[in-house]
Amino acid sequence: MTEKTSDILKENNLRVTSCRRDVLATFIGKKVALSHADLEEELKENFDRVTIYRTLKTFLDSDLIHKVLDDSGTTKYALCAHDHDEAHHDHEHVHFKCEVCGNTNCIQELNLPKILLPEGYISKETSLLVQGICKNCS
Amino acid sequence: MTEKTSDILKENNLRVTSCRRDVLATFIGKKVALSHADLEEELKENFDRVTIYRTLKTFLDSDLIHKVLDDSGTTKYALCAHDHDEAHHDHEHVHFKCEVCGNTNCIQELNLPKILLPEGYISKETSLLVQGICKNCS
DNA sequence: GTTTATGCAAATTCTTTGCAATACT
DNA sequence: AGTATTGCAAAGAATTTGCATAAAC
Repeated sequence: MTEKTSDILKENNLRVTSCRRDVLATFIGKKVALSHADLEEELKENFDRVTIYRTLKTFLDSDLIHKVLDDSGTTKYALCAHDHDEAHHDHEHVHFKCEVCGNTNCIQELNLPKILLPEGYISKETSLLVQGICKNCS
Repeated sequence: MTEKTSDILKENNLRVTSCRRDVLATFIGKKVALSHADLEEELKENFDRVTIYRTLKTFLDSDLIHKVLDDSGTTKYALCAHDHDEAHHDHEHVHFKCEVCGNTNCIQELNLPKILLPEGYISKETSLLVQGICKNCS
């Protein structure tokens, strides 16, 4: 895992630091979208709150993670699927948020349906969030 | 308008107060999703910041407004479409956020395509957010 | 008259910034 | 060695809570 995270960081021209490796490892380990608070909870023994904020910003800028829409007020993030598969553009995300366990995950099985916008609108990015009850909680 | 907003409040078993009427009128007037900051800007002469927070919470609880997904960090709200039209359930929201003017509006013309979730998932609410450039800004 | 909403102050929580010390390449 | 990252302190936003006063029913 140490190697894997280091490699990912290097590929993205980021310096390899233990905070970045640990944050990345947490995203890989848990397969759900994480908020800053989730990461802080997980890593507070090791790193400062502020460093985690900066790590998230760095990862966002490098397109390593993306924001996941959420109506809870706190921003959540998830790894970008860097499969260079033309089928789903990496900017099209279908997420499912379970109202029982609170977890949000990416549903890879689903492709975003094509949306036909009214005349004059230009679409750059589309996100779909389904809220309900997940497989584990139902 | 005073009558209209009063009626809406009464229908929802809420006391009619001037703050509630003004917040409601603002939502009806501007047709875009509004954040607390937007409302505060509009109404700060008349009402306290805190009262606006509490009004938003009250309206959410009464299902008069709903949260609009947004990746900006601040929560936005919009009126619930209380048309008892079977075509769009009130639990399906399609919003468009313009990255130029920053406005988010509900696109009523669009119906959400049916999403077929994997086995075991139960859907309660679906939100689609398209980001791009709106008719006015393109 | 009773209940609920408001304003103000203050407490919390969330996020960002500055800067010296440290770690990475 | 040179540059970027971290931790700490502190500033700045965003949001919530408590309580006495005022307004709604």
